[in-house]
Amino acid sequence: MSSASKASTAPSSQALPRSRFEMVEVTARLCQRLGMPKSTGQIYGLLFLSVHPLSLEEIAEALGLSKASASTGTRHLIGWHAIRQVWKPGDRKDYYEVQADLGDVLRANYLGFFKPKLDAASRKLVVLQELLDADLQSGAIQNEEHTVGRERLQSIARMHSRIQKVLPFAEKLL
Amino acid sequence: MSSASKASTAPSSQALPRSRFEMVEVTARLCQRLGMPKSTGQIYGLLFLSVHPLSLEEIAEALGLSKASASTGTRHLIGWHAIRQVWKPGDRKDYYEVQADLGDVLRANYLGFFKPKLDAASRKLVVLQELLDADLQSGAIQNEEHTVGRERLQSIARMHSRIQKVLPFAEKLL
DNA sequence: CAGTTCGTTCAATTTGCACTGAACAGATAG
DNA sequence: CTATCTGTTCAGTGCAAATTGAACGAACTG
Repeated sequence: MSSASKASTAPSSQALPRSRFEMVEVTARLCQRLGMPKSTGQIYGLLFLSVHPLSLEEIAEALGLSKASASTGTRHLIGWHAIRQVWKPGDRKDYYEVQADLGDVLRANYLGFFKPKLDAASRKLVVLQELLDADLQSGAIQNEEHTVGRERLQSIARMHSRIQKVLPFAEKLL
Repeated sequence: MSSASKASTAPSSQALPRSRFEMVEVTARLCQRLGMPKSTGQIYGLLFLSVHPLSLEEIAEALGLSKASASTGTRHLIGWHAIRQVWKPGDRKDYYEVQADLGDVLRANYLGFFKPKLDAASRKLVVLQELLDADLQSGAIQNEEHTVGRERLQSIARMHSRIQKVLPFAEKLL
């Protein structure tokens, strides 16, 4: 336990330096814009400018979050390979620090998240083509609708394959 | 008014073909994952497999939405250059159709949305560096924190410039 | 000039999701 | 074994964003 213990819901008992505070805000907004919880972004920003790994409770207190939020947030970030857990010998707490190499983060997310989505999209595209054919067979759509639909789905497919051609390049360069 | 008029909140008085219905679901989920309103995605999916441009009311009725939602949704999509308005001579209604070339859509959004964000991020990075220096001056942070912070911010800057090098390439290829 | 037919805007409601406090489970120490 | 310290899970709460109905304004029509 620390000596000072007055703040309850306040951001922290000891305010963050402005650079740290601003960083937390930036990453929070970024996360929010990406459709992710704001608190998760705050955690990343806090850890990003932290010299030492921080424990769950330190994170929660510094940001004025509950332990629960800190726990879910850190696990999200770990899932995206943005931070990682570290342990100190003789200490049962979990500590967290940012993954230093941003290139690794992007690569890992490409391989573990984006790439699978692309493949799934590819399969879905095939399914849609089949549904379109089936609708033609059953008379649910006319010939013209079938033709136009097929054409548009193929334009997605072309774009899709072009993206798959480009991404591995980008992956290497980052 | 059409002849049949039983459905009130039902998706539509006449069910969509399966291919169309599935397409609407796919784009709806995609939009939602990107943090955009689901209804906007539905509209895009509907228009994507539509042979003719559709009016606001047709969209609203086919998807079981209010005219209000259809109106805001279409204007969002227009803002992203995903669809466009067309008019039929002697008809006061607005009609909407998908922008055929997906490459154009991506390029337009890169130039009008993503690129400016990247530039803003670049400026923000400079501000953060300055704040970090100021915190060192004022004694808010130690020398070590300043060094580590500077290093990490620079790693973002490097990644940032690499991305800016790669993106124009990708832009051409799509 | 009324009377329609459009699209948009706005207040009010609903929906969905982040966040929380409390209960829980696992591990360690005494 | 009991007691304590850790992180996680879960039902409940609150808030922000989406959606809607109704009012509005603009553009035609007769």
